[in-house]
Amino acid sequence: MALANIFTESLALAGLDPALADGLAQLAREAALAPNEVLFMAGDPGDSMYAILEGSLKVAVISTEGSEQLLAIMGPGQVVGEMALLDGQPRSATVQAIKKSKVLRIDKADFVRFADVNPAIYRHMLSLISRRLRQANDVLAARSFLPLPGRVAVALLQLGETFGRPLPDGRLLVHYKVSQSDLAAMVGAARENVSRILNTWKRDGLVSRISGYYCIEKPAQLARLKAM
Amino acid sequence: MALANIFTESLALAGLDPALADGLAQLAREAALAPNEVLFMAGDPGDSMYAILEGSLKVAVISTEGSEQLLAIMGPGQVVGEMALLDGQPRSATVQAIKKSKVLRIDKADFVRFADVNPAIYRHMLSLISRRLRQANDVLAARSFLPLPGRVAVALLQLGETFGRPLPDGRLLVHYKVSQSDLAAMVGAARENVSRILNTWKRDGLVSRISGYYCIEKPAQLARLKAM
DNA sequence: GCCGCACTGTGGTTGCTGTCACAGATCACG
DNA sequence: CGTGATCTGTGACAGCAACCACAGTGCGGC
Repeated sequence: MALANIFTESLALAGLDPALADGLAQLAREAALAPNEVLFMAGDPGDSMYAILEGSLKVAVISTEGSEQLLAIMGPGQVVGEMALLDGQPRSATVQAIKKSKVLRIDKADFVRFADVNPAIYRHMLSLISRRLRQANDVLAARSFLPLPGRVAVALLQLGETFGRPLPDGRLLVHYKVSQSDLAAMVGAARENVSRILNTWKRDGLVSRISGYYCIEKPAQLARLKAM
Repeated sequence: MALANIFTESLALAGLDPALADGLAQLAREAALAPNEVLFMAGDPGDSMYAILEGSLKVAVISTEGSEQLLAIMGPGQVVGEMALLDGQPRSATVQAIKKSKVLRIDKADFVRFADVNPAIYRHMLSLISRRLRQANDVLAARSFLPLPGRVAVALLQLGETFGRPLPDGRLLVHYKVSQSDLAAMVGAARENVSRILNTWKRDGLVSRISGYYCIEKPAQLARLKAM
């Protein structure tokens, strides 16, 4: 069936044996999420993880004052909530649907039972979470080494990697509606400053806006900001 | 033998079956590190991880300009360098011995061979790296929500958790020589400002310095800064 | 015990970035 | 095709924290 196929394919893309992905999918139950529906909140107990079939979810930490730090925006084929499943601690972040979404829910007991006889799954999860840690460290490094423009560049290029559609002439269209507030929450800055930065780039022809989507006109030039 | 025992014990503390820890130790080769010796650098290829037997190592990312962001200071019983082993990517950070240290080196091939028939090892690694990711996210959240004093408080209390010796009267002695520069590199700030902050705390009787070690006089009061 | 070197304390200045305030633009939707 | 709501652009201002400069301090080695 179609949904499980998407799951199988996307996980397979990430390097997991299709047969195993399929086996995992068998264990899962599908759930639908309305826009803005919260899947779980930081502090909740949790022993299940979710694979995204459709839509997109945001992962964020929210401060006592209410401001939020976006950790990631995830789309189809990605996995969220695996941390609580893996180490038994409470959920460390809040996950919320950005638009109407569908997810597969897999419970810890089922997962462990299946993975124990298919260690390749464990290896796959290790690789996945390791990459995530790597990314987290990169973000932290960027936060301490780069001034705001650099961080915004990093965030934009990162979005480009996840949602990017390369145009024939070397430009990269970020096919995802990001608001400036989202970008600001990702890089940990005030929205106004993100606005100013994007505008200077727009004036310099580095990025443009095409019917609501940002388009990276000169990826190489933007990438250079990452190192300075 | 003594060294393997330390390893076994410390890993066991982290929840791994002693027999398995012992099995892992069998696969490992011991190596000695001189003070300031670099175990590996960011960008190196790498397919082995290390368990610390003695001494302490620092994990850091270094910017092009030479300033460094400390990610962790690790002591006996802790594991470093597992990320490259798990996801096959180049080393993401630089690890350097702070003082004379001894480590056990375990190569990927041996590790995988052993863990494939002992999935509990995989579960243990997943739990370990998951906790690390959790911590990384916490640090990032602190970075975006807290002003400098809060971040320094977090860092100091974190050191207290790793190296702390509770004194009878509720005070906590951080039994590890941290320079202000180290603290600054942890929280991503200028050394001078860390100095100023520590001094106001000293004046307020929040912390003190006992023969080169910092001592947290009022842990609760310091912890309150984490939330504000 | 003395010297040097690394660490620590403090002032002054600069500048990035957050905050506030508000006008203009866009969009979803009836 | 209005119209309210949300998102975006821009100016003014304040404040935290970086940077520079240098004086004091203490510890380790000879």
